[in-house]
Amino acid sequence: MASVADTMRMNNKRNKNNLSKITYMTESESESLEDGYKWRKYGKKSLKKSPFPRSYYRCTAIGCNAKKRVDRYMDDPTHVLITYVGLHAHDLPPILPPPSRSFNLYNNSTVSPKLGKGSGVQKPILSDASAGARERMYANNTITSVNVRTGNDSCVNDVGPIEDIGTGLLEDINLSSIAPHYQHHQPTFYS
DNA sequence: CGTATTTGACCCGCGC
DNA sequence: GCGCGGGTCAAATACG
Repeated sequence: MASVADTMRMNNKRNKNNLSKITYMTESESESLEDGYKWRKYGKKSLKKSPFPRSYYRCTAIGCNAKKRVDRYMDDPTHVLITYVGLHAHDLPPILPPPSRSFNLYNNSTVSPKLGKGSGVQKPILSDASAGARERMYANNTITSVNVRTGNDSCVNDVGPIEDIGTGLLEDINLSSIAPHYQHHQPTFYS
């Protein structure tokens, strides 16, 4: 016994250490679910810090251990926060993603995320060597606005302080792996 | 009938 | 060492 559970737990640990987490924000829940992959809900949990429950989704592709969590902003329930955990072990299905209109990327690998409303479109801050490549990917996609939270500024944006949303949520977001649909062009990227 | 979603319980890690 | 919070599983239920 415990083989499955064990694996899960190991994965969990790895999440903390190795697996990348990326957090996005979208304006609608449905948008968050239609990102090009097929997700299956496997859990729901109400958090202490938020009046809204958090939903847990897992990629339905066989052998793929990509997961994502969907939270709702307490300050702004019209916005949802999507946290991708892990990477897809397969290519992107035919449906295409464009996550969309308002879409924020938080990079909080070391500091608290701050909302950078920015003046328009900002490019994501990438902390790894492939940054350039990644930027290009963004450029090639349909993202119309990307707000990047870097930890240094005390920018505030329309939705309020992200830190409030939940601990751990934005803790170690490494852009070393980007949302799945952005990387499928460069599968070798994430080693 | 098959698949997806819901819900409660269990387990683990972290903080006090 | 204990308690709390978060994350996942598994069975039941709902829907297509």
